[in-house]
Amino acid sequence: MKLSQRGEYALRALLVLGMNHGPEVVRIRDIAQQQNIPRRFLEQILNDLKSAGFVQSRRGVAGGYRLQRAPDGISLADIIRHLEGPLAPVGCVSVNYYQRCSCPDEAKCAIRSVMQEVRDAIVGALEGVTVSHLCDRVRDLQGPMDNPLDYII
Amino acid sequence: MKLSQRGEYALRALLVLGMNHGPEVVRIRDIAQQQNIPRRFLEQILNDLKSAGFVQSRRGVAGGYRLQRAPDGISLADIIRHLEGPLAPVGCVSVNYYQRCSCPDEAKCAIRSVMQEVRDAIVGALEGVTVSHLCDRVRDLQGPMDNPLDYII
DNA sequence: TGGATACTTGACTAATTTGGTCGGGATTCT
DNA sequence: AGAATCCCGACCAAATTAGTCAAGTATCCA
Repeated sequence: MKLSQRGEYALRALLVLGMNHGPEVVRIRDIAQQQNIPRRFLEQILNDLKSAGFVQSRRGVAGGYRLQRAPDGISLADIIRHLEGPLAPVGCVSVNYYQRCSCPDEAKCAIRSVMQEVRDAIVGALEGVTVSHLCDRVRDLQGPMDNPLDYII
Repeated sequence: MKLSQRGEYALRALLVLGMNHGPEVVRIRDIAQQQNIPRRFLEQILNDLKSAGFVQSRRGVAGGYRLQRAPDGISLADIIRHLEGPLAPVGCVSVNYYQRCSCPDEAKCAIRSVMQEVRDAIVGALEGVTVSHLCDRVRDLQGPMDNPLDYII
């Protein structure tokens, strides 16, 4: 699993939305500025996250984005799978994006068996971690603050 | 960490060399045929592994490749780091290929702290696994055999 | 009703990476 | 000498990555 720039931006944006979760909506521009993400690029990314069902949007003057589900209902594993594809290092050990490899017998492939373990380790570190947990970490890592938009993410 | 085709081929080739470790040398062509790897591409890869010190070669009629160190002296983590770069999913948590990211404060970055754990999980699954261990697995996964070149890797 | 503001959609692009191929040279064994 | 084998660098097409951009649509407010 390798996180692209796009993927990193997406996580950061979702975390901002998590920190500001509520009925109200956050503008792209604010996220972009706060997180130092190219605005046009972020538009594209949020759009993608929207069609994937992670966020919802409102258009017009008071428009912006918010999380579609509650922060504890969105797992990092799901986000990353959607953005980057398989968590597994090789296709032949991926559960969600399985792809046969060119080795003669998968069941007896030693490399595969190691990669299986790598996959399990990655999934283990990621599954169960939700946006809500991320928000907790943000608050843990920093002292108490006043303005939620001031959190360094 | 994502394993490219090139990286997978390299591991397979090293495993063949591990299974046939000894004073003698194995021809590229044999490895390529047995593992179904494009020969010319494999030449390139083995050359790379050679300059990285993983294998050594002999030219001429009875030429070929062998492991430079003993199979238990070559760890998968090292191989993969050389072939694919960082094991970590993002540069800012990589020990060997550290690269600062664009977030305002690394020390307080919640995403980074999760990625740190992912990195540790990956490294944990990979460090300590050597070519020799891979060979053991091959023998475990298959019954006893006669010709060492017949092992399915 | 008409701006102004903000999201939407889809096309476009430049640079890099990936997965190879190819020709010819250098070595070594017989 | 000749055949087999590795060695080296150039080359190439396709995919991916990281964006940019223009024009459109929805919404709010005066």
